[in-house]
Amino acid sequence: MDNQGKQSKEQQILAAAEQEFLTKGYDGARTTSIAQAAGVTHAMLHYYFRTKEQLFERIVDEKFETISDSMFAIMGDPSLPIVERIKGGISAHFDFVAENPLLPRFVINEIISRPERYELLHKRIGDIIDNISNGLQSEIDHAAERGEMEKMDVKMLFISIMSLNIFTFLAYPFMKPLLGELMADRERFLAERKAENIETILRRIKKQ
Amino acid sequence: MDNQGKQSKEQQILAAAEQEFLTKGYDGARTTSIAQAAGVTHAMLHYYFRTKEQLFERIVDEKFETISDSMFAIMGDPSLPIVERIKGGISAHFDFVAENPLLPRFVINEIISRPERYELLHKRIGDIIDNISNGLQSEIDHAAERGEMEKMDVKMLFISIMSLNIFTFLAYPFMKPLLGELMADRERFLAERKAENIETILRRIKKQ
DNA sequence: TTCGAGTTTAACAAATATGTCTAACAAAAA
DNA sequence: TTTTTGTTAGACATATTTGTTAAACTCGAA
Repeated sequence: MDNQGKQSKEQQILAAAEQEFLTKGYDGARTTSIAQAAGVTHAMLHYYFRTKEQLFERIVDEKFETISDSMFAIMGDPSLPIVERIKGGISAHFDFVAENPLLPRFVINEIISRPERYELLHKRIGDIIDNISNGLQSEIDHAAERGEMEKMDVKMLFISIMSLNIFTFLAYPFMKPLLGELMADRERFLAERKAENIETILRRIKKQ
Repeated sequence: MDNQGKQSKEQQILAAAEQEFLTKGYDGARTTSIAQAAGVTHAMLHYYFRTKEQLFERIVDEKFETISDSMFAIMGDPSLPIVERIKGGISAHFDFVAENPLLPRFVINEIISRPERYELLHKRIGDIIDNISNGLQSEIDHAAERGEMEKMDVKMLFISIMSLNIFTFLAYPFMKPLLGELMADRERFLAERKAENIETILRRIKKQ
């Protein structure tokens, strides 16, 4: 109970901090507000994490890990035929973003406002991109030679997939009141968007 | 010189405020920093705009006007055949966002963090969407009946266009170091993205 | 039981940000 | 010239926010 309670306090602060930073950003977040949401005095927050900055770093590290995973999801299952593989990759990535709808905005904001911090992230993401560029690109090239799909730059393909999947969640609060009765239900709208994104990309890579 | 100088001070503050708010957001912006960038004392900022909030409102109003214009641009030239019209709409919208690359992030952030303020915007954008849904949708339906293009929900089409065009600029700081030598030149990358987005949407609406 | 490490609280300190006030100043009107 | 209106700078006030400190408490181990 004590050790679990100790872990728990720290975890409570982390959970409250995650929520606050993801919704309000670094500048909008308040350490007192985080402490209050976590049910501890604000001195406790400083006791465990020293400064707001260090607490933020903890959240950032955790979230960048998640981002790496999401990019990996786009790669799809290498044992499937290429078109099925891409289809599965889009679907998995869409689901990933649906599970973490606040994440893209957070990452975009933090990278734009503090570009200097992220050499590490760039290195890690860069490795993933290189994997993709090497492995998947040659597979696409071979499939294209066999006439199974259109020849295509894999980086461009990935940007398009991320655009379609991520923007849906970035702009959802903006679009929601404009969609009309048909789309008022979030689940239904997301299902239709997912299908639409898959359709759009599959047509893009279809040999014609 | 005097009257023009007076106008100029207010304009200087507005220009500095626009830059500060667009890059740092409301919470990150500092009135003293805005005043300094404008070359005036911070008392002047309060003299002209009373509060940070009111100064911010001025910028928001102006930027929402721009957003409305950008959505209108997607509609394209009604005198063109439908496929050409859509192609032109994508291109015009892409150029619009390229001219205002910081705007999407600003709007998304403000809407997420202060949803209550934007009934007015929603009404205005809602009218634009209705125009589109009525006018363009029926034109698309007719073209589809004539076999000129695929039958398609115009709202879904617009979301896809906005996704592809806007995300490019939202994520550019993130992607830039990952693109490799080929894309290192911003102008070249944007030209290729624009062509790719047009190709993607045209294939989506092409009758097959 | 007493010792001590780790935990917790409340009070305090310092910095920063927004906003106000007064007095000086400039330019145009009376 | 005097008055009036609007502009500007500097000092001041207030509130908020982050961060510190010292003392008290908890609980297991010696």
